[in-house]
Amino acid sequence: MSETYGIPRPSLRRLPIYYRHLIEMAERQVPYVSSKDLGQNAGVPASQVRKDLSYLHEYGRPGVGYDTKALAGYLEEFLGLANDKEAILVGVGNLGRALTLYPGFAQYGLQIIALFDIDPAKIGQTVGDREVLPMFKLVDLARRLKVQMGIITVPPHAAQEVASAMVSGGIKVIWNFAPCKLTVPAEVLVKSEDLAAELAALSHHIMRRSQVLAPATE
Amino acid sequence: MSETYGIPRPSLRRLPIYYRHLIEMAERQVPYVSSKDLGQNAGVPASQVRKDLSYLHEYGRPGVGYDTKALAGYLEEFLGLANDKEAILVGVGNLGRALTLYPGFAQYGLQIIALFDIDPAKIGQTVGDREVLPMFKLVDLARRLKVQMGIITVPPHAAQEVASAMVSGGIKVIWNFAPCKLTVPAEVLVKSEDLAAELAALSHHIMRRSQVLAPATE
DNA sequence: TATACTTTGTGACAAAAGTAACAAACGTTG
DNA sequence: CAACGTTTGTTACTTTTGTCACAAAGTATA
Repeated sequence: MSETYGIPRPSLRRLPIYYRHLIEMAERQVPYVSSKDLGQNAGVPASQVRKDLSYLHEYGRPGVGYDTKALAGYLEEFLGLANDKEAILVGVGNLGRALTLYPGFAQYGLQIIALFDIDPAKIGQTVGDREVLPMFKLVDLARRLKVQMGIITVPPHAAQEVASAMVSGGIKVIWNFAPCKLTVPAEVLVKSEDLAAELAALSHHIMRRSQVLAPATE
Repeated sequence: MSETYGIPRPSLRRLPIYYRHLIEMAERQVPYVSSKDLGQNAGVPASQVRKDLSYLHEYGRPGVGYDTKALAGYLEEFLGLANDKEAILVGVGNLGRALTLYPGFAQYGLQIIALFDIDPAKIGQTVGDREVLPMFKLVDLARRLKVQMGIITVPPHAAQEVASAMVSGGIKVIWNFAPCKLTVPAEVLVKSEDLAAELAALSHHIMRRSQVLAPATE
């Protein structure tokens, strides 16, 4: 049941990687790209690439490969990268500012149209042309503008409250950078980016690595 | 082969979530925590929690649960959170600055001890007490201080070069925030945080959602 | 056209991850 | 201390994901 409208989640998450390589090859005027090529760039076997693409029912040509532009275009459409997607961001700290100004998002159609913070000192400041608004304006603004995504970059203790406000505002997709669990209605999708947890997992690797490299004690 | 020294990767990545909840419960003086409790907080079934913990050979008490402090302490040790881990960060843009100042990292033992950038205008600036150094000092500094981790927050076209320099400096774990693939020797671990790709996958959900919500056309 | 290469799409298989179920262990209560 | 409810550790099972292998389809070359 982890399928996402017909395509397995891990496959879906590899598609943007393929897409990126296709764009690069298109810029270099390479007319066809093979699954082997795509796989090497993405760090997966060629068979994985072919299987992933087979879910899309976009076919390549045996002996040749996939039409670079056609496949890039199809992936762009499938992922909805060309469509404009509007988001609001709550929590104008360092991370919030960084995401607001991150150039990669605009390339994929994401427009962060409003910023919010609870800190009165930050309200009225501007970050890349956008003014920081007070929290009480969030629900109404999200409703009026039919905002599609909410980005949370507040400390964990405030995240649930922010998420609930977003839900009240009709937001259906939340991208959460606070290291905590959010409780939302089932129709709302939450994707959490837990950097502290990722670090903790990496930390384990670092520990094990140094243990392995150190002389054995037994 | 996706095992990481005996524990499956997905399990390893859930451990920090459990750890966080245990710390919270320990602060509230709760002596025991059940797998059900941990599972609800982490968004996984209780049986999953028990299976994850069973890999660690740390046992709970039937009818009671897991000793909060003991398990938190064990996870802390297993994940190596108490040990100091030193990192250097390359790319003092908005994201680099945000990560440098991110309070969650210090809590998990990560010290970003040096910053690097290629931009002469940034060299000499300070970010949270740390001065930005020129790139040519990277390899030597990493070697001398036996730096364990490298964090890459440069644009994708510069990332491979940075990664290679880190490898030359003896760094064995790279945390890559640039949206591109890095080629490194097999003994070096690369963990990529590809925000643009995550966004693209989310984008697909947003598209599908609005399609589903819209009135059917056929 | 025949032959030798490439590369695809897919079906069979293997591995990994997640779920469910249950006996055994423990505490509590009357 | 017996009966009951709770919670664990583990086994068996299901689902998901990834890999392999190969026929079929295409290209290139002589």
